[in-house]
Amino acid sequence: MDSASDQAGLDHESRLEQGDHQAVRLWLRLLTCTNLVERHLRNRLRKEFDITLPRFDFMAQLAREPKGLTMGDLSQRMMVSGGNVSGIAVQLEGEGLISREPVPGNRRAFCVTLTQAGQKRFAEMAEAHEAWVTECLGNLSGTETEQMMSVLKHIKHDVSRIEP
Amino acid sequence: MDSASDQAGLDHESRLEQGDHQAVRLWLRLLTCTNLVERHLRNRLRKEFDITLPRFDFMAQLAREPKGLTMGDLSQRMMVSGGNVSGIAVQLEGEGLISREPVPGNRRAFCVTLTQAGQKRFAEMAEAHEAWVTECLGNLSGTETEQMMSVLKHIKHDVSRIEP
DNA sequence: GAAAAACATTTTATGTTTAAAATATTCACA
DNA sequence: TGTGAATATTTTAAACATAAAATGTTTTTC
Repeated sequence: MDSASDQAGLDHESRLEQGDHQAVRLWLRLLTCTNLVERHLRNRLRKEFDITLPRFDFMAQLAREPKGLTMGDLSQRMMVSGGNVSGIAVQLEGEGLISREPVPGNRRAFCVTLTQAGQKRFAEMAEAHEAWVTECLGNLSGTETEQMMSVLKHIKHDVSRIEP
Repeated sequence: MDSASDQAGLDHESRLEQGDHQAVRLWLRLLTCTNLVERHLRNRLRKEFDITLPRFDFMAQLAREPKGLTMGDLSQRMMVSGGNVSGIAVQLEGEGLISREPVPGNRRAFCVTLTQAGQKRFAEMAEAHEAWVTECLGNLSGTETEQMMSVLKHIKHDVSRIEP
């Protein structure tokens, strides 16, 4: 390799690529950071409650919507495929944590809700989960939190505009 | 407990909970946003180059380290399990994009490098990938980018301190 | 009112991911 | 040395993920 021509090449394009590289650097850091937190939460959920993150998410969606959600709603909110929530629902139903009941005017859909046992179990987990998240993200200053919220909103908006 | 200290207790907790909820809200937004970008990149890589994100990452790590990496290095840098990189390596080796050669002084480890074909293929993909990332994150102002970088660094530091 | 389109969900096939166990190699050290 | 701890990797089993096909239900349309 010729290090002199490498150097020249870099100098030539560096200004144009600066912005691009900046974006890639930001993306890698964003991904690393999110994975770090996600892994931490996943491990603790497994260790303390013997539950996976997807199943926790499933229950969290239901906890927010006491009137219940359809499978399609859950799929959309969890941003995963329908077949996916279907499998998780079978498991959670088997454990008595959720119930699926027919919707009066629509025999295609199910209304999924937390059972009483599910509510109790989720409440315990949610409290711990919130504490763990706070451990990870709670040391930021008010300004930092606001900045993050704002920039993330901006990114979300930009990405939504792209998607084909 | 008398009612005065109850009141004090509640006030104290409500402040705490405010921060907690704030942290959870930030976490959910961070997760959603990262998933959104990740899904976008994953889809485009599959559509344009018929490759998965983990395989792209695998090659990206090698591209950065022309002298090669061991399986363990790759596992660590990609932040995935060893079994995972093992499976990917078998596939990429089968396609002639990487090569695994024994390390002279250590018969346990492999030295994994991109083949010439792998380098060529990766260069094409990396250019497109950088453009896609820039589509997603390149519209931020300089200030926004710096803020994100700074806060993410802070988060990473906090989380690293927790991990058991 | 019947055919066609759209909808809600499940099933199927395939692949990814992880943790943990298994295998093999090297190092530390008494 | 030789035994045990540490290292590097692969294999295995279970959970998760997706796309696409299949099933059954509702709505549209002519």
